[in-house]
Amino acid sequence: MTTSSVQNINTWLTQINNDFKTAISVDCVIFGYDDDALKILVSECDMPPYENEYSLLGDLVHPDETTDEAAKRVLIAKTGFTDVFLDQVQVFSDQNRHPLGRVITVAYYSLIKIDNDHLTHLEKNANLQWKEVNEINSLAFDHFNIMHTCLRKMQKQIREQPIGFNLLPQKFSLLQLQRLYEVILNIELDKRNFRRKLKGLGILHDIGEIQESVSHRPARLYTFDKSVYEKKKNSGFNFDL
Amino acid sequence: MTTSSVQNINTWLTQINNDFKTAISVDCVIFGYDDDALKILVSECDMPPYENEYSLLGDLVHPDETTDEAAKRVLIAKTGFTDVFLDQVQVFSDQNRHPLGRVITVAYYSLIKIDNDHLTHLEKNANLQWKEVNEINSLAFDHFNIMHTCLRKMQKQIREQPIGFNLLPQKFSLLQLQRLYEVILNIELDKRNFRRKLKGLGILHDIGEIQESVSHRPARLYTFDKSVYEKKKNSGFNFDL
DNA sequence: CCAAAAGTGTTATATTTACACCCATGC
DNA sequence: GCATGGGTGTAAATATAACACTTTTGG
Repeated sequence: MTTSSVQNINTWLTQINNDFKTAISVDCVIFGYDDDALKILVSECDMPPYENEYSLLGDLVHPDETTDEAAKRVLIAKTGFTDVFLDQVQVFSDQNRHPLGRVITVAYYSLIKIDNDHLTHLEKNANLQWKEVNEINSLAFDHFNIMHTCLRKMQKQIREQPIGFNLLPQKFSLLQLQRLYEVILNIELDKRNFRRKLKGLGILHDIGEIQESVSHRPARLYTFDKSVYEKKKNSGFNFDL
Repeated sequence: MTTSSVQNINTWLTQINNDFKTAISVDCVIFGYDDDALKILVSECDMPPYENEYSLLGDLVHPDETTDEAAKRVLIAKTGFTDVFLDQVQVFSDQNRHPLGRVITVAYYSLIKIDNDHLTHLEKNANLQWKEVNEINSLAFDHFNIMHTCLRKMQKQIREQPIGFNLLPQKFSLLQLQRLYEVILNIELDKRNFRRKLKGLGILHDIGEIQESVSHRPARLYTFDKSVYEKKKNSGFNFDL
C-alpha cells in the first residue's frame, strides 16, 4: 500500500469501508501418499450449485490471525496434526469464483503421512475423504484449478527440497522413496542411480533395521536426517533430485 | 473455502459482513537495472508514522478486478508501461502491518527496462525514485521485508527462466548480460563459460550489429528470441543458468 | 522351488570448471 | 601507444545415464 493512491487518512478509511465487502479465505490442498498413489483430502460440498462436488478444505481468515495461521488452523482442525508441512502457493481472486460474493482465497498445499490414526480421526469427520489426484476430474468452485496449481508447485519443490519425506512413514526403504518420486513426478527412475544419488547426499540415516514380515528379502530402513540436512544446507549444499 | 465451516448460506454472509473489515491491497517491487546496479522504484511515504521512509508502489484491490489486474494497473499508472513482466510472490497478512487497520497485501515483483522515456514519465510523478537495492536499509510498513522476499524469489527465477532480458535494452552485448547476472546473483561468472552456455541455448539472436562509439572493440549485439525459446520450452527444454 | 523385491559396479557420455592470450576501438 | 572491454579453445574433473545379475525372504 502506498500513500500515493490515498489523499489522506480519512479518505483512505472511507475507501475501505465502502469498497470492501470482500472476504478472505484460505484453501488447503492436503496431499497424502498411500498405496503408491498421490491423494488429496477433500470434503463433500453442500453449497449450491456444487452439491455433488467435493471441495478443498478451507475457512475464512479470522481477524486475529495471518493467512498462514488460518491455514494451519484448518489443518489442525481437519487432520488433528499440529506439525505439518505447509506452503503458501498463490492467491485466487477471480470476481466470480465464489457464488456467495467476493471471496479472495490464498491457496496452500501441505504434505502429511496417511496412517491409521488419521483414518480414525477422519471417521469423525464423515464428510472427509482421500481421493486419488489422478481420479479427480472436477471440484467445487475453482478448486480443481487450485489443486493443479498446487500440484505443479509441489512437483517442482519436491525436487528442490527434501520435503517428500513428509509423505512417508518415518522409517522407509529406498524403494518406497523412489516410488514416491516416480508417482508424484510421473517419471521412471533407475534404481541403482537413484540409490547412489540419495545415499550420496548424506541426509539418509540407516537405522539398522529391516522390514518385517514381507514375503521377499527385507529392505533396510532409513530415516531422513533433518539436522544433517540443515547443517549441509547452511554450508551451501543443495538438495536436487 | 469449504462448506464444512459454514452452517448455511445466511450464516456465511453474516460472517462476512461482521468479521471482515479487512482491506486487500497489492504491492509491487519494481526492479530495474542501470549503471551495473539493481534498483527498485519507490515512493516517498507521507503516512504516519512513516513520513520519512520510502514505500513500495501499491494500491487497494478494486471490487471489479483480480489482484493480478490490480498489480498491473498500479504498474501502468506508475511507469506508463503496459507490457511488463509481473509475478505474484506472496501474501503478507500480519495483523499490525498497517497503521490504519487490517490490510492484507499481495506482493508482486516486476522487471522493467530503465530508459529515458521512463525518466521523463517519472518526472511527472515527482515522488517516485529509483533506489539501489543494496543501499536500502529500511522502508515504510513491512515493505523492507516484502522487498527481500521478492528479491529472493526473483534471484531464484532469473536462473530458471529467461526473464533477465526484461531488465536490459532490447539489444545487448553478452558482457552486459553477464554483468546483469553477476550483480543480481552476487556471484562471479567465467566469461568464456558464460558465453558458451548462453550461445548454446540457442535463444539469443545475433542481429549483426555492433556497439557504436565505445572506446574499445565494439561488442556484437544480441536480442532474446522469445519465439525460439517458447518452441524449445514446449519440447522439454529448460533454461537453467 | 518359486515369486518378489533387495542390493550391488562399471563404462560411456555429457556437463562443468579452470584457465591466458590476442583483437579492435577511441583517445 | 595505451587503456578498455571483445572475443576465442582445450583439457581435467565431475556428474549423469545406461545397463544385468545374485541375494534373501515368505509361502
